[in-house]
Amino acid sequence: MPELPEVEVVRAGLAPHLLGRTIKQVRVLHPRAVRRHLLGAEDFANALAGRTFAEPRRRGKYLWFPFEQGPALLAHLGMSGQLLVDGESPHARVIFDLDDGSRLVFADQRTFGGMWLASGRAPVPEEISHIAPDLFEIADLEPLAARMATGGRAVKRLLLDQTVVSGIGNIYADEALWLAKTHYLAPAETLGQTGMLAVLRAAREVMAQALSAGGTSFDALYVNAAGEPGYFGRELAVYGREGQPCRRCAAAIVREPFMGRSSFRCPSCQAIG
DNA sequence: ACGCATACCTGAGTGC
DNA sequence: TGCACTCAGGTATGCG
Repeated sequence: MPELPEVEVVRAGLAPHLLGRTIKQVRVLHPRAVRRHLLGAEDFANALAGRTFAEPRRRGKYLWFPFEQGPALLAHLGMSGQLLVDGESPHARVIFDLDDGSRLVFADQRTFGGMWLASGRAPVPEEISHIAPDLFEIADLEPLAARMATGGRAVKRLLLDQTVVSGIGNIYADEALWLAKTHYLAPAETLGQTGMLAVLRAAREVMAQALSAGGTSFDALYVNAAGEPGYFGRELAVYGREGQPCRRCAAAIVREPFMGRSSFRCPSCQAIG
């Protein structure tokens, strides 16, 4: 389940391989992988042949690949997507044959991810204009914290809402809330700008640590462009640790259903209210 | 505007 | 051993 740090590791790993490389041929092995390209797999493949890669970019969990000419290639890894240089995978969905003989492989076991072509050459493609800037793009978090600290929505719902702030998924949301000693159900307005700012700073800190460690390998599906798993130097505090002791106070971590998934928290450090 | 549910997907894990 | 079932979750969509 790649979130912002893992996607950034992929982007940074691909950049030196792709910059200046020209696509010779595109092979779509699984049409579902390009379902968001409404003109179809054949158009997708034909439109990309002959294009030369510029610097890959990212916002939140979305990647896009601008070219020297024409609209950018958009990509989302979904739950299990991988972008591999010269990789082998039983779940290869799209293969890009490049002019130096190497291959870019989009593999995706669960096929929640996908690739498609942007409609224009806007700096940030229109297709992802609804995605908010992420915590690595925003220099000053205070205005965002002020905007978020209103209304009665649960703070975790806001963190996961990619139109509010992007890049945070279930794992880093729980890790950030633990670091900020905040209950995931706390209504936004009860945190105040100060409390919300603390949560955002915690999220940025946790993700920055993960990024510097090369991403979190919470399961075998996440690998970088060379096919290597991530390594999270700082161990996870709460995610997946139901029943195990809180690293601050030793209380047993609890797991609770929220938004159709699991939330993990320390019942003592992150009490309600 | 918000909250909630559902669809999409497959491999791993669990229980019988 | 095998079968049925549950779980994992990011995004888009639709309903109340």
